Amino acid sequence: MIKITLPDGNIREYDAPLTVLDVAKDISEGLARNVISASFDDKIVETSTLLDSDGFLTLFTWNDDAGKKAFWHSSAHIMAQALQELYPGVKLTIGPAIDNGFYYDVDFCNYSFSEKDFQTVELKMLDISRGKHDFNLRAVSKADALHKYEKEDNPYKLELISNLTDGDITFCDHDSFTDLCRGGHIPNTSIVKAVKILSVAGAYWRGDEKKPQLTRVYGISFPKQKDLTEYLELLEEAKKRDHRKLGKQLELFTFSSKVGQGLPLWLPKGAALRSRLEDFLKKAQQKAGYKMVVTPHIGQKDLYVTSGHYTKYGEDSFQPIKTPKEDEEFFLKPMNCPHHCEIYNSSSKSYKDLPMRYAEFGTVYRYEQSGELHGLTRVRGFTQDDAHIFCTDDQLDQEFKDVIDLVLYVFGSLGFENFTAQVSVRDPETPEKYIGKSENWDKAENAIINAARDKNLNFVIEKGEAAFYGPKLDFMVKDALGRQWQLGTIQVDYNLPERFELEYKGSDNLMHRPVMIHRAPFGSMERFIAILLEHTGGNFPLWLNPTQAVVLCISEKYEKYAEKVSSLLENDEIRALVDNRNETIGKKIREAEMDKTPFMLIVGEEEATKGLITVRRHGGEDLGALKIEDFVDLVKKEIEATVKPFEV
RNA sequence: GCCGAUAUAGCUCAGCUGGCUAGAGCAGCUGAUUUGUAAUCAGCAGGUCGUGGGUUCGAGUCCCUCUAUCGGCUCCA
Repeated sequence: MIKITLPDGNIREYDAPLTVLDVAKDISEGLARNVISASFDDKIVETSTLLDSDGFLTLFTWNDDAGKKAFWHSSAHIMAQALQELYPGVKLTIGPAIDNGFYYDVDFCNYSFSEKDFQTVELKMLDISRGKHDFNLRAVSKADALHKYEKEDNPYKLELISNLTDGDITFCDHDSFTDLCRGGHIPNTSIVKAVKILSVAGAYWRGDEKKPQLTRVYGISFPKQKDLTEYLELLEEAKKRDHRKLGKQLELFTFSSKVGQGLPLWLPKGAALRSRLEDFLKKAQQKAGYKMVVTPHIGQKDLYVTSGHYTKYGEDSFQPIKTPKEDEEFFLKPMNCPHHCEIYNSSSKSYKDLPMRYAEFGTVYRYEQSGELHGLTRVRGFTQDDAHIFCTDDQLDQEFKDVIDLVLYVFGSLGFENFTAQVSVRDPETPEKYIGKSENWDKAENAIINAARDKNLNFVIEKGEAAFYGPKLDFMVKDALGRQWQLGTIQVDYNLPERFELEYKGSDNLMHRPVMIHRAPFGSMERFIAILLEHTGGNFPLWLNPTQAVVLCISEKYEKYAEKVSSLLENDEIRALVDNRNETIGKKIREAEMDKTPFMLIVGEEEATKGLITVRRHGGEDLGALKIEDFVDLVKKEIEATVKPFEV
């Protein structure tokens, strides 16, 4: 007797061992048709797996993430077969499913695989799919597994197998193709009805820069052609929200190859947006007890030798600035912390002075590798909304939590609801990457985890993602294409206070070392605005929009009235422009719509005589003819609803 | 930095396998029009085809260098 427990708690009993698919059939024919993967006691199994013991069974269809994983992983097998048949001699390595599709890393030897090959591969894959070949997982001995890949002269698979234990090794067969695989497949190839090869890229074997570079082929597949079409349309839509495109279109920022790559130039509208964001944060920080400081853009080499940054980054960073005087070297500042440490050191501190919170919109320069640059999200010159909090050990917890509140306030005011909190800790395997005492690291890591817990953050812990001087709590947000970016960050640091010999006199009349918190709610102005652009598609929250309204004259005759309207709005701190060009109202509306101006205020004869404005909202909603004060009221209410003052 | 791709007017793009003075729309300028909810009409002007070199009778088109950009990898203080 075998007892199979289903997710709803239902228990089914069977006399003899049976396959996953048999259980599905027993539940319903419809389910059996749709089930493509399953887990048994939380381990992914095949639908053909024979269940011969009691356990907990979950069935997955295309609608489950696990179902999609199995579907895409199986598609990777099909692609591998296609590649092997089309390009004999290619060496396969690994081919997992990812969030959106799958990839396979292959060594094409001397062949240069590129976009021109995509269609051939797609057609071949569909050809294989139509063959309705079953996926069969079978156990192989380590010796047999090694033998297969020795014959194929595939060093990658040999390396993988050599790290596996004999008895745990399985191969997956379908059609004439066999691959080393631990399982998790759909029943057969025919379920894959639509495939698209999306891109090709270089990827290092095992993610190691020093190892050979393979070709990574990205693809996606679906059970219906319609799903693929929809997915491709989604991608097209996402491209329209690309901050690089919107930044150009809305005249926020630009780049110049003469100025240099990765060095953004902020145009007037972008600069206005930026300073508005800065003012917003400054206000909140003032309430939270921060003091603004200003520091220079360069610092002596010795500053960074003291901080430890020089040994860590000196070589691959911007080179020192030479001065007429010998032996004098300056660096463009890549971070603000050492400067702030010296501000702390400028006077003696008592425990009564702490916490000290120094804030600065500090522009820093980092020599990022050219291939890493990406619009405004990864640049070589950027401004951090930086602050450093110096506090006692006892104050650390509370200070850390207060910073979390500030970050959440910033995110909330700008409509970022879907973020991931990530606690970045050391990688215990590579202690040489970090400086400082292990006990201090333990203290810092615990402080972060406790604070994150107390604040009910939904967080993940990532090993090896810490900064070299301390662990971090990062707030990650996705861009239009689903790529994760770190925005807000809070870091606990016991190291710099030690290196800069920071001290305060305690109530016991002895000298003590403060703890330091690095924090930046936006992260950087550049990256934050980039992600904000992608999230809003350029339709910024009203309070932030550079232009909140545009007054559109029906004809040049009403220019005077339009100017009057705009100056009345200005009195109430509403940012409005006047469009008095000799153009039709239709054209002016079209352009205001394309500029994503929130409100269009139309003035003609009727409005001018009655002292009204006809209000059209971005997107087309007609709010009718309003009194100016009523419009002011409407705008104020809308702003108050999105951005509330920061409460300490 | 590495792999692959791309670069034509301010913007978006056309220019087939190398062959007359490189085209279009939008934006700009000039003129007409004085307009009621997503493009009024006409005219003008605007590019040494990213850079430097090469192949060729002839290069926007083929090859190489460099620069920048895009998709990844690596990196991200």
